[in-house]
Amino acid sequence: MAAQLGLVGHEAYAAACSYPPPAAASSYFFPPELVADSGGAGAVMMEFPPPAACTADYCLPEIMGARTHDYYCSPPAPALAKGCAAAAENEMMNMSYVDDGGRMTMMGGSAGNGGRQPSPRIGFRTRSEVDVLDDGFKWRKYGKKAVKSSPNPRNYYRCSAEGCGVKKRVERDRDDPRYVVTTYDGVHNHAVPGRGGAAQQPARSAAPLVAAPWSAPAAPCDPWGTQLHAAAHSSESSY
DNA sequence: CGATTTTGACCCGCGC
DNA sequence: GCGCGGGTCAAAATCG
Repeated sequence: MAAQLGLVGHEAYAAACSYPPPAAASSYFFPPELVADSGGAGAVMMEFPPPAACTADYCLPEIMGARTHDYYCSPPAPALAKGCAAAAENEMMNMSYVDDGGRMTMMGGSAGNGGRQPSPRIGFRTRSEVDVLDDGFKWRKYGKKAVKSSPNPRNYYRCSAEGCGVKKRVERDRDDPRYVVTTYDGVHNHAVPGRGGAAQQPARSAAPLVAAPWSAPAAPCDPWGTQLHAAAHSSESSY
């Protein structure tokens, strides 16, 4: 899907916005309980360095407030066709942190994880024309299901990395099909694919900075830098 | 040829 | 206990 999509996610974000490789300024902050597998509903905060060429409206890095639910931020990893013009279409992303109960924008979760291991969930509601928001990781689709709660089918993806059980669900917003609801379920236990060997560190170092919930503790201080490299190989063909 | 997507079937939890 | 709904599996098809 999204076959014709050239660049998506971080990659596109970078390409479209002349986004400089994130330096020390870029970082994600997540509470240990969220990064680890405890699934606690803690504060979520992210920081993004201001992209060079985009309008403040769109690319201005928002720091998500630490509210219980219903976070808001500018799109950290929007699915873009290409260019800032396209980016503008994704001008807004609502990010909702889903506590382990699984409620938020998606209402499924009856089976899902409900009752199994408590894995962190993060949900995004993103205005986008493409369904899959690339986050730098390689996802493999393993299912598609029409759900009652929505006229739009829900797609199920699993991280391609061996041993990584992170999943994500993608579906169009039932109320407004222009929005894509993406739910990440779990935490990656590996670095963003694409970087051969050297950069691979034991995923869970004591690094204070970790990647976003949809990425993971893998690339502590330079999540995007890693992803940008990775995206150059993986995203385009994948989505 | 390998990786990924598609799609129907199956499984499981939950509510009635 | 049964039916429903959601999530996952797995074989076949497709694509690069």
